[in-house]
Amino acid sequence: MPETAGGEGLLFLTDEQLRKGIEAMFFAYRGFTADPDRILEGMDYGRAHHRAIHFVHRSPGTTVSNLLATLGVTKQSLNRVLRTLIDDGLVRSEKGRVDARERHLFLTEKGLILERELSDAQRARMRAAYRAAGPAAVQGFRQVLEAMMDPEMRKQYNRLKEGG
Amino acid sequence: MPETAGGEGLLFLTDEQLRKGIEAMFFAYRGFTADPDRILEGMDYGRAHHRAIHFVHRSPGTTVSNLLATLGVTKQSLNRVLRTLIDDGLVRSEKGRVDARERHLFLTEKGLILERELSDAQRARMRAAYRAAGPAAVQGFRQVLEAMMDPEMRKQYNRLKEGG
DNA sequence: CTTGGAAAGTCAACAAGGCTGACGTAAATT
DNA sequence: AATTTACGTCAGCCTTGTTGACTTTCCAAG
Repeated sequence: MPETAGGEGLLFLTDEQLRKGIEAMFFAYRGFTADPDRILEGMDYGRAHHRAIHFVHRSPGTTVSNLLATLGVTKQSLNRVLRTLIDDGLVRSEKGRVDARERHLFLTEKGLILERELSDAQRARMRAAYRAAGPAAVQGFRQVLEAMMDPEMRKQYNRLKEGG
Repeated sequence: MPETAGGEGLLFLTDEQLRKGIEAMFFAYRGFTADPDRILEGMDYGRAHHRAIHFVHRSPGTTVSNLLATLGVTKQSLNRVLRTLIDDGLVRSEKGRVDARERHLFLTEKGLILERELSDAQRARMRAAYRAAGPAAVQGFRQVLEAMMDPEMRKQYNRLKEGG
């Protein structure tokens, strides 16, 4: 019974099983980013712009600091991306009213349109995968991914998960 | 019953559920690559070297063409990485005996040592995640990832999955 | 009110790792 | 003999990450 996942045998923890999981992550992540990448190519934007747009949409009014923590890049790196999005009128940056040092970020109408296009594409693939695998598999999928995150990232993730 | 995954309701296919899955992929992939990245930094190598090493180890004697297809990059990009690995004595390139145009790739002793270090780190995280989530979750995890791949990548994945 | 520190923005320089295009060589195939 | 395939390489470009240094703005504590 080589594939009977588990029980006392813990067969799902063999190096071979782990290797399969590693390779699955590698190949799946390619699929995960493929559709947005395709849409973005040709525009002046890339994956980094997609991520910024996603999380600004996800948490409208978030600050640069928050976004920095979520994305895990340097402010110089984020700024370059944010700069073009603001200049192109996809993101609006608003000086904070309670703390004027902070900038609160929002998607403009134009930004919302691109966000929708990108996330429609990405969700379509997720939806197909979820549907093919079924609800029980989806639950397992999310459990394993969550366990795989660094604690800091898990906090970010859970904050987003509840917050919205 | 908002979280009762499935049945006729297909609640697991709501945009909200899909968004959670998307963000889980994003944050989990960071964890997935974090440990090898940490090991590699300081050496002259990066994530691209890790991938090359992984798949050469996985399919000893594979050709450059095969590796190209698996990794999905251009030969110029792969060559830069492979060049340094060969020069540094981590990878051995052997002219094909049946078709002398092909180069067959192998890890050297030195290459195997680094591979082991990298994959130990990555497997440790996977193992912890698998253990935390349990065998049923792991099965679902793999099902969803597999469904998320492009068909071409799924072929690559399955070839590797069986082959070894 | 002054001062220290936080939030943000910016300039400059650099590196990794993708990409295209062009070209060369050896070997297999037709 | 001609063509195609597999590989290697040169040159140049782009995105997206990094450090380091510096400025402006502003809140809050002394």
